[in-house]
Amino acid sequence: MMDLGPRRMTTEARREQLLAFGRRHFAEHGYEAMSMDAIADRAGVSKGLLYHYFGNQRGFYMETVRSVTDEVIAITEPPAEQPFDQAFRVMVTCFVGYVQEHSAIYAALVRGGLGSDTEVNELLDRVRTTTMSRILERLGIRRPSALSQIAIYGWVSLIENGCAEWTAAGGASPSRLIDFFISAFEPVLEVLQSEQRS
Amino acid sequence: MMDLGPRRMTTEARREQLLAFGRRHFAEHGYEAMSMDAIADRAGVSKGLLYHYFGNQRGFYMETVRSVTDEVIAITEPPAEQPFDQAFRVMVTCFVGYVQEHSAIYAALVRGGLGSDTEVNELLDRVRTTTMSRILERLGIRRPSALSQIAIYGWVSLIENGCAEWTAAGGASPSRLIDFFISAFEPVLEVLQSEQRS
DNA sequence: CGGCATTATTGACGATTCGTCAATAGCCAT
DNA sequence: ATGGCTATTGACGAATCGTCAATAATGCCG
Repeated sequence: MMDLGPRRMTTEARREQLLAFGRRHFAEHGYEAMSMDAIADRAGVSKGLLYHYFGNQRGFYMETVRSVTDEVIAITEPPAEQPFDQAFRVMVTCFVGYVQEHSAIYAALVRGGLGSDTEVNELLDRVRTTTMSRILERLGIRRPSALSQIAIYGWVSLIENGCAEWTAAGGASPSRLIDFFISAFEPVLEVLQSEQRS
Repeated sequence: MMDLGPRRMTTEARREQLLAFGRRHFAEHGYEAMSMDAIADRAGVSKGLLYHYFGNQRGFYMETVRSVTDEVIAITEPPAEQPFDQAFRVMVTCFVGYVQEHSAIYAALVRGGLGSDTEVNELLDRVRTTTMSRILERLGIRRPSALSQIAIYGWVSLIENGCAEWTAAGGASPSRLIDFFISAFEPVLEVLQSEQRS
């Protein structure tokens, strides 16, 4: 349906091809909307091949999601040399840029448009906790209080869902969006500082 | 397994009983972790009865989720007589209180611990958009800009996920949490005011 | 070039689960 | 009591999941 013949590929190449297909497919159709037979047909391979590479239906979905979250984590790495304010802005800007480019799959993922259970949420949470750690590290905070962690976590949720809503609404003028995200961090910073003193 | 005999109940009473069971069951086991046969067995009724009341497996799950989101919307209605600041605080406080009491089901829902696809997210979004409308109405803003809506939406996501993280971390000292949520609204308010002028 | 070993790929199969529906059984009115 | 209404049941057909022995494409080596 998609490929030409059942050409024999190397394991790695086939795997990458199937994951790329998975992103497109799940972004459009979601999880469990189609049977594995139908998915395999659309991908141009046999059902057995999908099971061979990913174990089961969920495995295919999970690996696809992981390929996205890993990419987000890699792209939002803040530059090491710059001072906090600049590095922070770069991080936010890169995140918004990524969502803008990959809005189909990522916005759907954040907004729960795709099937998201405990296991999927663990992958999304890895993005959030990684971002938290980077911020805390840059600020030199080694042992944040419970409230501090909740504050940062809440802010990360704000930019995630704000971005998702933004792309859904057309995705115009990212600069003002970024400015708002940064200003929204101010109350968080205040919590961090007051908690740090005590 | 749960009930005594297959006593014949009124339609409404049976429905309420099954929904109450659904909350407990899905909070603990999630969606699609068990077959309908197993769920019916645990509920102490036949599988056919579940299908009779809710149409299909997803129907049972969706109705259960809806019973929760409807309750959240009802409980977070801000008092009409008081000025904005006070009404706003009451609303936030009620929300935190609800999450604290029903943390098992609601935190799981927000954090994606339960299966959440497009349809489920529509129900969760109804909570968010209702909160947005209430805030805008109280502030007398009739036609908010796109950025204004995104800002409020992001803030609502912040308190939702912040609460979920808070209960997961033990759920102590809600007053400081509430104070943070209210202070986190300040940047949103600035956006609303500046957008309103233009 | 040709035959062989390796392994990527397939499709039919058994097991499980979804959702249906005719049959059953409890409750109320007369 | 008894008869009608309807809440409730469980066996059935259809569809899907995941497995596995068979197949075929590729590369290697003589």
